Amino acid sequence: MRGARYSSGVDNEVGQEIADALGILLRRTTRAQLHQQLTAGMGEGVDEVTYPVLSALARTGPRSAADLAPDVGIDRSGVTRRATRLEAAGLIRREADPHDRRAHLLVLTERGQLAVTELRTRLAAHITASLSSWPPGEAEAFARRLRRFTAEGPFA
Amino acid sequence: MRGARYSSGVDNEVGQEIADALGILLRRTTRAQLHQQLTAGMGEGVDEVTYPVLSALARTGPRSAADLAPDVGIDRSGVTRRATRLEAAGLIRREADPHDRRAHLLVLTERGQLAVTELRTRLAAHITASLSSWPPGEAEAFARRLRRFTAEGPFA
DNA sequence: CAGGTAAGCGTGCGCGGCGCACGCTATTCT
DNA sequence: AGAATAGCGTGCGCCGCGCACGCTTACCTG
Repeated sequence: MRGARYSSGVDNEVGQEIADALGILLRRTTRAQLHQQLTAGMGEGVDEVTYPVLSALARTGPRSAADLAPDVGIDRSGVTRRATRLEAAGLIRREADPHDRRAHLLVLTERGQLAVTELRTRLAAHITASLSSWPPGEAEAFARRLRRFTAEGPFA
Repeated sequence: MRGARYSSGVDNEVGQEIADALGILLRRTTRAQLHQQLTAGMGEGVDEVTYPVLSALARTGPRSAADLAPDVGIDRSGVTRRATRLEAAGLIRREADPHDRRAHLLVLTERGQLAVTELRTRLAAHITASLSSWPPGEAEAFARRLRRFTAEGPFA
């Protein structure tokens, strides 16, 4: 199980350390207080519940609710309900699929696009600010490792 | 706000990259499927809902439910209910505080201690395994950065 | 070309977790 | 000693979720 390609392998203590850190991070980032703080001032539609739908939509382009569901990680019906709220808030709109008249494509409105970019910017600024005290190049290296970790790591 | 100590500062694009990666990681690690897979075979008491209480208890030692609540991130009553389930499963027990006869201290039983170490080991092994293909030293460096990120990062 | 099957969507329903507030017991303060 | 406070468990209402159903539209086969 260890050292598949490199003779030195990876000490299991490292995995333990990463696991603990991820656990802490998971708890911290799910604090409702943080979410409310980050979404403060935006329209009433964007929410810690509805945002994942908005974000996934911004990432992958217009898609149906059923297609979006596995990416968000909840049931198809849940995506539909969140989409209904986002639509009421004017952040997305339902568009008829030209190729299939049953399908309703979810597409971001201009306000929706604005909201997601705004929130992404806020979060990035929040992170960048607290990384300003890191030695030069450290943050960039960390970002690269983190990207690789998410791409081909244990949670791929 | 940027470059407080180092003249080069940190490009905001780095923050953006980290933010996106964390978002993905957050979604992946909250998949119920993953939790069930990791807790498979253990007693019926350990659960993705009850585990944070168990874990916090293992980290900080015997504490009251009210003290535990802010660390878990939910209301005091929620901790009480989860503790009740864990007690029924024989993973923790309520002990009378010798100094205050109102207080019920939550303390891990032997089986509880065993369960949390087992789960920690499983998760660490899962992570270590998928890091075996990384170049030597990379995983260790990533673990160090991640630890620092959680300790003094934007979510401290 | 027609009828049956399947896909896609929204919604009703039951379940479960959460936060708030209340009651009860033990403690502390005046 | 009596009042005020802290600590705990629980009832209650709310909300999100997954499942299953009905309805519309597309596909497929004879």
